[in-house]
Amino acid sequence: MESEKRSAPKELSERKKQILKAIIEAHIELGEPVGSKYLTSNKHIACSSATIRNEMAELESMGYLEQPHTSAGRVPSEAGYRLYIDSLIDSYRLTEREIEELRTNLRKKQAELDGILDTAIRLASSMTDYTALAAKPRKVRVTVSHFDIIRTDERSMILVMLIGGIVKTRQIRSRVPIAEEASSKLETLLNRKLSGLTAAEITMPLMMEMERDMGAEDYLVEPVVKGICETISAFDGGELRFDGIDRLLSYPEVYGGERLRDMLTLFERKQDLLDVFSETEMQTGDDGAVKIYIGRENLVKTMDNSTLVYKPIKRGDLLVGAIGVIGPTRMNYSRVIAMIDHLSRGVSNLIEDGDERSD
Amino acid sequence: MESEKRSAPKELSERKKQILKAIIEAHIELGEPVGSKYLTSNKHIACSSATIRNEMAELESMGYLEQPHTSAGRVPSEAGYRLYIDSLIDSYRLTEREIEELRTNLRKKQAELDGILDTAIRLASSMTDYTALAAKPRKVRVTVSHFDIIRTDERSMILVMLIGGIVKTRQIRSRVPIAEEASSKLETLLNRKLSGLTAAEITMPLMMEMERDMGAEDYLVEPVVKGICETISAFDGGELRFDGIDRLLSYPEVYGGERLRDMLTLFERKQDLLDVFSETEMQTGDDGAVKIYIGRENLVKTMDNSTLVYKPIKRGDLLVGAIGVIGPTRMNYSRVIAMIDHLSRGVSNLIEDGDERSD
DNA sequence: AGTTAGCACTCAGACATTTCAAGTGCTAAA
DNA sequence: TTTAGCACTTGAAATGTCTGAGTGCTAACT
Repeated sequence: MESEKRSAPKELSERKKQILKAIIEAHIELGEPVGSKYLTSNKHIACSSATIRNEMAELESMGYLEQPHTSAGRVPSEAGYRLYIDSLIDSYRLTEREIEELRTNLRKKQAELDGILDTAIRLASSMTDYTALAAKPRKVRVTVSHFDIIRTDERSMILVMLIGGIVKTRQIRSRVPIAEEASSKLETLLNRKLSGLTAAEITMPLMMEMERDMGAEDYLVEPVVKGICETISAFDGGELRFDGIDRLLSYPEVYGGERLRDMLTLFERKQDLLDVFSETEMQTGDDGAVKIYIGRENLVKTMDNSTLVYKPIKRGDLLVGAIGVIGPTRMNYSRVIAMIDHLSRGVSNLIEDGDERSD
Repeated sequence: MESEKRSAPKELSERKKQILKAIIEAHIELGEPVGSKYLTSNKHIACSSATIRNEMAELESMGYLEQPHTSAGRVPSEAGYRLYIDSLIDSYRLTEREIEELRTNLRKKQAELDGILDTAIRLASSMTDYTALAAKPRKVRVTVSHFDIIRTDERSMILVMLIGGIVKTRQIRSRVPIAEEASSKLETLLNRKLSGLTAAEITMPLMMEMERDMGAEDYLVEPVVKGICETISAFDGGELRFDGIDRLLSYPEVYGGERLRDMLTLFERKQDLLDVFSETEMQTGDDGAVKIYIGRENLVKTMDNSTLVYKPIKRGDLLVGAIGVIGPTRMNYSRVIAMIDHLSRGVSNLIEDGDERSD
């Protein structure tokens, strides 16, 4: 009997590894528990079903396999998947076609970060067949580094703000005409007084001071500064986009009934998922590798039977977001990993240098 | 027998109307077919269940009611709902609380149109308990009305474009430093040559002409113009946002199993829904009333058993989008209509005058 | 020792059958 | 014209049966 004896990964014989790998890959392919007989006939393993049964029993007691019920085949456990990903998996080479498809599509709508991310998740979802998601992390200290004012006509102007490399704009209208000089005066004033300040650091005395400086056009200050504060506050960054939610339905064994509901709610609430991205990644100055969270490893209980594969997106050394894929634990890991890796890299390059560049 | 005798709405007796109304409201409330007995005991109708049965049989032959199967209660048909909405419904007064909640929440994140729409759908969804959606219509002729260039540092600038009242920006980097004069020269050149042109109207000869005009810095022209074209093309407008997809699951009778899949696919594909918004509304210079599409009335077959309630959003006379709610045909119409009406109005006001204003 | 063949056992899922309750249509009485 | 009563219909739920896939174990085999 021996009861349970976990955490002895070194002692896996070569044949056990081979069997485990075969089981996992068969299960990823079929989505059903896989039995000993299937293995002998479809995967080339040089022993009989009985032997495999023995090995499977051992693998189960080691915690790498599970049995849904007594007379069913085996299913990989989370530990099994983890082992598989860490040491058994064959790395997937994207084909020329795939790379080309990624590249051309990614270029299509590269106007702004949002646009890029949107196309990226669309791509990720359509090419992996899982639900894709992208996050912009919550920023710690949000400040405007540069202000600019554009007069569009007599009584309206556009305030352009550069926040951490992202451009935000805001319309300003006035009931009375605004003089050319007034707007440029306001612009320099904003740059001098407000650049580098967080919303919390913009105080009433500061605003009153600015009103004094503006002289005749002091009435402009209040609405503009208010607007700036709002924009800064609104720019918490924390945003999450999805594509291909309907693909969850391709895996009814996992996302049938209640589960689906949980998942949709998770997507809608966004907060939990944002936390995963933010807490795990953004703070630790980790290297930018592809991260994989399997089932319980996720902090969010809803994702017990799901896997999250994602990779951060950087602009220089700055972390601006992350892109990934979420799906059932039985996921085509090698392909997804390669895909996300490539995509994230592509997006990073795109925002790195806005102008043309080939790879 | 008399067989079927439709389209005789005038001949509805007062009692029939009362019964139909009661049935519809009961069905909206309970979600199940409603029987004669239920009506006599729970709604105050001054006759017995047998009488009601007779009336129901007639209403059914007129096409206002349907019977899922022989021994079930009655369910309103689409024609029934239509009649109800057009002439039977009591209009819903939003409570002070509700109005206040809408107002304060709507103000929160009003930095840009996108932001406003996002909060608006979030609000719509949470306050109606249905899935909310907002669309930005496909623009017919997309042109840039004003260009502006901001130098952020020596070798990078931001190109600001005003497209139909919406601001779009784009980063431009250069490997060699750009002189102050060069950027302002480029700016005036862009405004003179490209404002008012669609992407298709920007031709090669035109670009070459601009390169001549730019003189020494002609290398800037190509990437910038290319970027402008991309931005214009990308700005087809057509965009669709959702909130509260998970609320579909509150109506499992309608969105159970296959149906849910269809619905999610519909949401993901976006195109069909965008068409509904665009074709129906954007072209006909219709008045800005709340529109209601019930079941088959929708062009999209997936929405057979759903209702779409929406209202356009205007900026002045310009149509900039629409906001609405989608849900099961058995929807709390009066409340939803009032809500969407108010919300759309609120959003319109917000973008009308960017600065402060109370209602 | 490790491997294989054979056999009894288990159990979820599919299918058939029964039961139940809700709601109707119709008829006859008020 | 309305109402009470009753026979009838029918989907949904409950129950029972059957089957096949897959296991664990034992005994023979290399």
